[in-house]
Amino acid sequence: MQLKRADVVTGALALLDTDGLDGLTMRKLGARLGVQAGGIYWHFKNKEALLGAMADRIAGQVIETPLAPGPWDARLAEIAHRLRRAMLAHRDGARVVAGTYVVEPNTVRGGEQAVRILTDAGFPLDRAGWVIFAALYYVVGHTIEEQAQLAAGDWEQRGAGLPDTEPHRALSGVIEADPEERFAYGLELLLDGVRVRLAAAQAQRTERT
Amino acid sequence: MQLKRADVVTGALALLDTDGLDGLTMRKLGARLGVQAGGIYWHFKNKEALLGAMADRIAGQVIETPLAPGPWDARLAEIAHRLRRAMLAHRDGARVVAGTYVVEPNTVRGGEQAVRILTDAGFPLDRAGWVIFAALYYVVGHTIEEQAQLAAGDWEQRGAGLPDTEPHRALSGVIEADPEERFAYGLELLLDGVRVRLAAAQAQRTERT
DNA sequence: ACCTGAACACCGTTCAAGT
DNA sequence: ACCTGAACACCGTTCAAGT
Repeated sequence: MQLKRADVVTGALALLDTDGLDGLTMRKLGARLGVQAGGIYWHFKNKEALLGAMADRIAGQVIETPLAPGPWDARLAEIAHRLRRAMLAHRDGARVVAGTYVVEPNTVRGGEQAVRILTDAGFPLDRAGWVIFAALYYVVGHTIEEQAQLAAGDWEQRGAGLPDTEPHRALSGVIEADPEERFAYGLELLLDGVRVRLAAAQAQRTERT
Repeated sequence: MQLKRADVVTGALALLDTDGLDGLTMRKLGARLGVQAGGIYWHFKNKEALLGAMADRIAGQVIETPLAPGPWDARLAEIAHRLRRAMLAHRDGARVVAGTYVVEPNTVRGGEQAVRILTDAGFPLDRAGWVIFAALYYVVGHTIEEQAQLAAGDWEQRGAGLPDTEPHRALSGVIEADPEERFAYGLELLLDGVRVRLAAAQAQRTERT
């Protein structure tokens, strides 16, 4: 049975789970797939293209099952939570997604769906994309750090001997918080911003009537 | 004249500017500094530690000059803008900062200052760290993409032949927008969220009186 | 069409030995 | 204390040649 593009992606994601992004090499992937490293280059132009396909497979989970109907903010939050979960499902998943410019089909579709949710709610089209990108940066950034599991001791043993002030404890306490709760909190911060602007846009529309 | 730790960082940042993060190798850095690649390891445990020092030098620019007095939101926005500018000042600067767990002295100090601005404004200490981290993810994520300069054509030539819908144009239009304006917009989204929570916290305080 | 074998041009890191 | 020289154990990618 010959190797297909999809098989390479599947094997690469399995290797990612066992060896992490830094351990994901073309040679090891070849060994797992039963081909030489060079053979992979028949299916993918280079490693970057493979990583792009991996990212799209991960992000594709977001639009796999249809979104439950409901208010726009709940639907957007659901997309964000799905993306986080999809990235958490693979070791270094967030780094893989972050490292690729998401022009793969699934990712584009997910972004379009998010834009539609905003515009359907009355949000101006020319700003919807900005909001979605801002949210994407937050979701990916948060999840990268979650997966980095920055060793709990790092903030304490930061050497420099800086005073153990209240602000410092507030910062170091962040990593001890429940990641899910913290994720939802930051997301709400962004959604609040959208709500403020949505209310302003609607007030303006009412004014004109 | 012998090499000092700071000289290595300076040379590494210069090499970063000319060759980018992927071109930053210990051998090339050694050549630029006039030493063998192995010699650098006397000053830094490994490449990661060097990148951490580079990140701290970049981020350190944020707290170099004191912040002008003013309302909390203007001060926080100023910090965010400074961090963006500091990262933009070096090729791949945002990727360098993103790739390191920021426990270096300058970065910690910057974070503490940001927390203090929030708590001075009446924001609860136990959530201030969450806000700062959320903002950090946004700032770094935005700037990484800015520096990636994702080739303007990417969204158009995305092959799959997806329909050229309105949502799709909203997404692809993002990269044509003025990055500075877009950056400020997303930041305001987050600050709106903080304002909403600040107002709620103050209302609760007034209630009790 | 799909892959092998082998090479090319690199990497980060270590470490005895030098000064 | 600070660095050299040389090696170790890898990389991604290319490409003639095989089937």
